[in-house]
Amino acid sequence: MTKKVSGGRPTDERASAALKAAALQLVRENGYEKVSIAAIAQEAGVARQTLYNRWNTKADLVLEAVFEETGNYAAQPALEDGKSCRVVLEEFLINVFEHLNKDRDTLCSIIAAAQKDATFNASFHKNFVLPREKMITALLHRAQDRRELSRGRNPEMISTMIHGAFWYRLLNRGALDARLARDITTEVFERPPVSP
Amino acid sequence: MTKKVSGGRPTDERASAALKAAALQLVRENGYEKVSIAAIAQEAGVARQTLYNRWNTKADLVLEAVFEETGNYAAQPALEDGKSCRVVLEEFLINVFEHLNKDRDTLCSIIAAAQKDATFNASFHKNFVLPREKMITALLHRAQDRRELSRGRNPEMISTMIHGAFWYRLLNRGALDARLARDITTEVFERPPVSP
DNA sequence: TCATTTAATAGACTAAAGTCTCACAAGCAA
DNA sequence: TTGCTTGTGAGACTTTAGTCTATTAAATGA
Repeated sequence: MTKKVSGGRPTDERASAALKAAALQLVRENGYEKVSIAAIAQEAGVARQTLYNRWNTKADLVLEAVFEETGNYAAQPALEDGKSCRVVLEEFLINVFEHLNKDRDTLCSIIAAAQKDATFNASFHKNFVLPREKMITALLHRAQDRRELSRGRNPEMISTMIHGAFWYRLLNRGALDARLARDITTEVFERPPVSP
Repeated sequence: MTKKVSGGRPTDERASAALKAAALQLVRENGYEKVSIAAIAQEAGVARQTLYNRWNTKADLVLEAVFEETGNYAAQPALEDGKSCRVVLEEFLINVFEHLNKDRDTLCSIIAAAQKDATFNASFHKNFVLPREKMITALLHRAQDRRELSRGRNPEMISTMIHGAFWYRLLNRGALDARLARDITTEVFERPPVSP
């Protein structure tokens, strides 16, 4: 991306790594809100300005640290084995919830930070929110192809409602567990006729 | 609630009103994040401490001001005329979205504030989030009673998914319009058979 | 009237985010 | 080597949230 034009002192990658490690450790120990930027820089043994040289806000730094550490968080659900889309969706949601629960407070704070910073919001949405929304949308389209979901349904809307449901639970301190994964999946796939 | 035991200087209700009015005006003019507590107090012609005597945070004050001004925001949907629950839901959502769009940035900031303050989160959830969730849940139960929605469906889960969908849109800068209201309603009520 | 109680005002104080400056360090090219 | 460029370290500075204190104001009851 940003190509180095000529010389100049190279950025110290160890400083970046130390900052990410310090941020992750302090945030998990004390909670996102309790950790100051100065404390992260001090823990990493680096000047505050060095942190600001790499990230605009604490949120940018912590988001990068969290997602880097958790191996980009949740893999694309596998469609290629014998499982039905319904089962794949439920297992995928269970997997996502496990990761969400690990850094739950941090993720809430990151979503909060995205509300007060349009630049961070855009980058967060582009790099993390949208890709995951697309995973579910793709899975639902696949379900339609396989006749597991009616053609009359709206995969984009369902995807929004699924993600919305767990954002809502996340932000409102509700449970993110296997029960929720099952209830969502049931609501999406199980379609009893109108007259019971 | 808090009963006055005996004497003491009474709280000046005009100060409360002036603070709410100043907060609402400044927040709508400049955006929630740009308005400092000191500026609100100054605009209201009142000492900063007076504000802290009544509200714990800027979020508490602004939330009260916004919801007070908009007449508690969105009325319980009327079930008593000839409309189907489906139509009532769609109209209710359109109405809610209109209100949300008016103070959209402010509401995003309030949700953000709720993530960094457990006390405010609890009060926000109890007084504003849960009552609205219950409105939709009640409407869906009514729809089941009227056989407009299958008994096999899960009204609590659907309500969470509906609210989730527009929280997700709200927080991710998506459109909150009649189209969304229709798509949600369709997804909830229209249940084509599995084989198209 | 006077004591008591609670609110309001003004201002000091701390902690933190964010910006800025300046000296120094570490590369590059002529 | 010398200059150029860019990163780093240290610290000053501003703004704001939030807390605290002392003083004054407005009510009640004896």
